[in-house]
Amino acid sequence: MRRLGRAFYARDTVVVAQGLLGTFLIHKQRGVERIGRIVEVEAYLGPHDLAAHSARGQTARTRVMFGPPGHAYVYLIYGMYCCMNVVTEPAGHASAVLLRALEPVQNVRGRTQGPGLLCNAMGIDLRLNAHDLTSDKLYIASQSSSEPFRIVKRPRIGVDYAGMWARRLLRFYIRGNPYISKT
DNA sequence: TGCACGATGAAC
DNA sequence: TTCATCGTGCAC
Repeated sequence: MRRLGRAFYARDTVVVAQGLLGTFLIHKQRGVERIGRIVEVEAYLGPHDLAAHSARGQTARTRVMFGPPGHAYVYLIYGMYCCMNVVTEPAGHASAVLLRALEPVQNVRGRTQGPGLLCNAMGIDLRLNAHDLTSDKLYIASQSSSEPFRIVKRPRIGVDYAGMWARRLLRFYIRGNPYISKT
């Protein structure tokens, strides 16, 4: 297992999104190490992407999206669930990758199919917003050797309001994986 | 200061 | 299809 560095996140958002599939999200919480394999993600390309939070300009909430890559953008949705994103591309680009589903690996509690459930199961909440993903506490790691897989491309979930952007194939998941959030 | 609404999930 | 539940963003 090798921790992903800043350079990994500083690239094109679609490349990063697809590159995150099959990697491992690791959260060390009060001595407990929780690990989940990332099997489903969505790319949010920047202010021009009408489905992205950054489309309405920089605000207190979306500030981290406009910052340097390799940080966690965690926000509260519907007053009850947290969603975790990974900030991509150089500072100022305001793009990110939403983590949508994990395959449980270690110390994961409950279901992990869906962005809200995923955060719950991994113990991720708003306190981790803006956290540096090259840190020891919360990071993503890749495995040198892993089983090959096919990547399925689909429209993103829950962004029908975004017009043409809702139709773009920016949701990616590992084909055949049983932990995908929806079909 | 008020209020409509959301990158969800679960129940009905 | 409806609803829980609340921070955010923008209108007054």
